[in-house]
Amino acid sequence: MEGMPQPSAPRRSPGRPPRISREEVIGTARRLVTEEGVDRLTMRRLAAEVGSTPMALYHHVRNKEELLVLLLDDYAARTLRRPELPARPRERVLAAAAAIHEALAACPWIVEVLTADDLMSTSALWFVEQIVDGLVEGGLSVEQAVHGYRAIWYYTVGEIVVRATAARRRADDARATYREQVFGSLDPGELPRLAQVADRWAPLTGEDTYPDGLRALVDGLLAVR
Amino acid sequence: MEGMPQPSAPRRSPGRPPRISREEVIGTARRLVTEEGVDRLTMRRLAAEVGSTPMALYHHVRNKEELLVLLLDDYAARTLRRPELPARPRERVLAAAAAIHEALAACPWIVEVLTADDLMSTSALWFVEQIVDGLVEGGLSVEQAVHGYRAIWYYTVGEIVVRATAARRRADDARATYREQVFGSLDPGELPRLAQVADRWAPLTGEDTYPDGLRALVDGLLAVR
DNA sequence: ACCTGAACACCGTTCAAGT
DNA sequence: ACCTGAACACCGTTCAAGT
Repeated sequence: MEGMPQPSAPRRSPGRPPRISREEVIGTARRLVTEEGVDRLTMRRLAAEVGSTPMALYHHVRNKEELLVLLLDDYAARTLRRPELPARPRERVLAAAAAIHEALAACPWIVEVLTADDLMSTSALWFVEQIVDGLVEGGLSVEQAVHGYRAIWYYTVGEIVVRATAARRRADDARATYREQVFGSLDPGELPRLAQVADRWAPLTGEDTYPDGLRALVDGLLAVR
Repeated sequence: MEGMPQPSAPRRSPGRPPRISREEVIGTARRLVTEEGVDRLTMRRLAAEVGSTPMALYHHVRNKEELLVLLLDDYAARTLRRPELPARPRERVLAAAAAIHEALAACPWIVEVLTADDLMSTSALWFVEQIVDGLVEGGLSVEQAVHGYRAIWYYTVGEIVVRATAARRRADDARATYREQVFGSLDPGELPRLAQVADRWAPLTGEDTYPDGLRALVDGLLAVR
């Protein structure tokens, strides 16, 4: 919420007094999304929930996309607490990235919005600062550090997106059996490694390996070439 | 297409002869998506384009989601050519990942489907094999290699997703000016690094740094701890 | 077996009018 | 300034019937 410009300046009241507020709209949207999932959040449903009409909402948010971004901002402001970070640059970068990842992983509806922006929200900028600064202290130039942060961001977004989709698919077993079928009939002559791990593929890719990959990435970034 | 089970077995013809085929449906969907974008691909529009009714399509694909996955499979089978890869493991992994990334980056509509599955399609498995094998030859265990491949996959998906969204946003300048506003009013006392790069943030994050991040990640993965 | 027509249960958003 | 009602231009999918 903070940092996001109001669509209409809150000038003193010539005209009709507001029945609903932007805060109420966002608060209700948050409840709807956490209780019923992001695809149940429609402008019509939200209007009903807030006791108003669909078009009243458009007086408080520009459109549905802005509503979703506001929701992410609200979530970040509400849950991101600044932790005590390690002093050593490598560990600081790892901890800051892990904190962002943890916050994102905790709310699965975020994926739809996640792809919406690169800086998440003003509340997340402090973590970005820690990562960029840690990389600079680790020996990178500022430019390299920004690029390094981006690489970490790509990796983090990708993990969240793939994980969220996998969770969605888990209900639908048609894909799972298709995967089994493909992996069960691999030609060990052509694809020996995949054939070798075929029956362990599901559990292996199901493990949470975000920290491992992150460590590898950060170590690779800090190994100045 | 290949590898995907037909919903109805092609038994010999008791009944009405088919007017449209699954291939025709997918081919028309491919044209629609490349000519007008993925959000113009609707079952109704596709039916009209194919000269039939919406419900006729459901006789050839299970639903819209299956259609999209079939489309990705079709694209992969049609564009992924197996290149001559370097012999050295590190370079082989880099080249195989870059080839996948290049194919994905070339078709922006892929993002919606990308999140749908982890193995892309049978045509992509050869590239996965090269990556896993390269990592094993580089000194990892098979399990570590699969996890390493996943890290590369996360990084690649993330880059594509973020890039695609940035491109979509570029038209809408409201977000851009919001970003400028946030970065223009950074407190150098609190966020010194970000304040330092504030005016270079857009060009810096606009650069294509996929290969750099990939190199860092792969080097980190191969530096056995 | 394959296709059609009509219907169900929805969407986001614009426009014109009301208070 | 804020809200309402009606309408526009769509969706994906189910169901019952036709050939």
